[in-house]
Amino acid sequence: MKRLKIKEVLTGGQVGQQVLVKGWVRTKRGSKNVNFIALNDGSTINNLQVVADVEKFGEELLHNINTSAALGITGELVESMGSGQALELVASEITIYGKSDPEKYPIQPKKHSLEFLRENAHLRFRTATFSAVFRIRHAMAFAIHKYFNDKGFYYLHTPIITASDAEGAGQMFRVSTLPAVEPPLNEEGEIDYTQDFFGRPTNLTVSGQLEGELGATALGEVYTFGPTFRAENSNTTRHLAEFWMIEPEMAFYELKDNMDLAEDFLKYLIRYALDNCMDDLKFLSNRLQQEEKNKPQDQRSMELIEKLQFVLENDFIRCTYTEAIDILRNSKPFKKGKFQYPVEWGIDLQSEHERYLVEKHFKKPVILIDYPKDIKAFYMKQNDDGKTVAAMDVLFPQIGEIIGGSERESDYDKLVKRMEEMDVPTDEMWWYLDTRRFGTVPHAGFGLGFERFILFATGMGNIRDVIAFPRTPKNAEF
RNA sequence: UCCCUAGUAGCUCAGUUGGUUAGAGCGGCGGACUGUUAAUCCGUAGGUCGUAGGUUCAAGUCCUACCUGGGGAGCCA
Repeated sequence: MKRLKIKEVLTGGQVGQQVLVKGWVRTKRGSKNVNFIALNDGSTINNLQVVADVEKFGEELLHNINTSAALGITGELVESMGSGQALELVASEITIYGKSDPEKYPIQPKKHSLEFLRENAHLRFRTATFSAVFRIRHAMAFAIHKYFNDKGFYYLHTPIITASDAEGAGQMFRVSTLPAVEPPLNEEGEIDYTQDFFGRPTNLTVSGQLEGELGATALGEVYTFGPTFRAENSNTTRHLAEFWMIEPEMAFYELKDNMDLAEDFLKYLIRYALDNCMDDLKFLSNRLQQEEKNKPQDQRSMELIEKLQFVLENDFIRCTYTEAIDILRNSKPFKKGKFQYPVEWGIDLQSEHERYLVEKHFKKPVILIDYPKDIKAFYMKQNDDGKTVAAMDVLFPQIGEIIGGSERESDYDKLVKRMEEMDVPTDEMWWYLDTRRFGTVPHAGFGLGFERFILFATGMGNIRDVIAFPRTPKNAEF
């Protein structure tokens, strides 16, 4: 008999149908005559209730059916006598693929803290919460490729190992095959990288953007979607040492086109989640509602699905940096001295400022543009005012900066001058500058932190809970 | 990296101004009972109190250092 996924059984199964299902036991409830097994195979958040007659299968077999044991079950679908489900499976044959010792299996049929499950990240997929998160994560990854493919973008694979450290996006992880103890030294007493694998210092990438620009200025519209590495000692709920980033880069796009794309893209993903992941979203939403009950009234946040719909239905606010500074300086917290950090033109906005703008003032996602050039990267297009650059940051409630992007400086002379001002080595970047020497065009792009977006889409609070195997300072288990 | 906070049973926690043999609920195990829904009821096992020092007649409790988790900040996506 062909095995059916539990999702297929629950959505399309007919009473009287003979089926074969395979999966893992979520819970078993025993009694004298009959056992109830909640079986889950990962295809859906919902379990299939299996009814096993004690006399038919015997105590010994049923004794080995514990939480997380792997089973194959053949039987007939019947209308359920219980109230929790419409259909259930009356077992006629049970195969135990793998037992699960209940005294040793760490995940119990009870609520666990996310911290505990993080320490058992190898098994947390077997919980309802994490299976939901990772199904949604998959759906979002798929939707990202679909979105760009449908729009005629090409998926460009930029390198993981790079010799460029010019972007200054953060501390990098060194890639080397030289011995860690007593590496070869040159005449100056420094490590001799000419003897290293690549004959020069190399690192794990912090961004595929610069290479993305090379692709965009020939293929037109490209995007990258790959792992990115930052060796920053960041210990927060929003940072990982290894995370995934989506970086579209488009020729002939100016800042406004870039903003339009970013907003349309985010809304597409949210719509895709609402259309395709509703069971999982409902589960996560209920879970969050339970947690919210323990919080004081004023700290409660909007219900998850409502929040997703809200973002979908409202235009993002577009606001210049200069306007944002005015708003902040006229705000109550500023006048009452509640902000910890100063607010004046030229400073980089702090979390507290961004949160005020997004959560208190506009109460919608905000795209901030035209930042002072001194707080942004060298490659951003310099505006005519001589003070600002065509940068854009998309700010989301709770998460903060979810997208950072800009129109790029396409003028060779302006770019070189800016690089020199900011001590970016122009000689090492000859290949990048060639895009401006040969057929340069206005172009723009942005980077979306995949995990930060998944935080928003799932309502989870810690970035370590939306990536399967989180890499953070002092933690590379599994 | 900085500030705050926590580490006691498999999990979530309680443990008074330092004072006998460190507790509960859940989970596990055994039994009873029942078409059950995180079942219910009865019973039972299970702990070097994060690690290393120190103070004291006496430390889960006080002090110091370190490790790890959580929250916030910085850096950023």
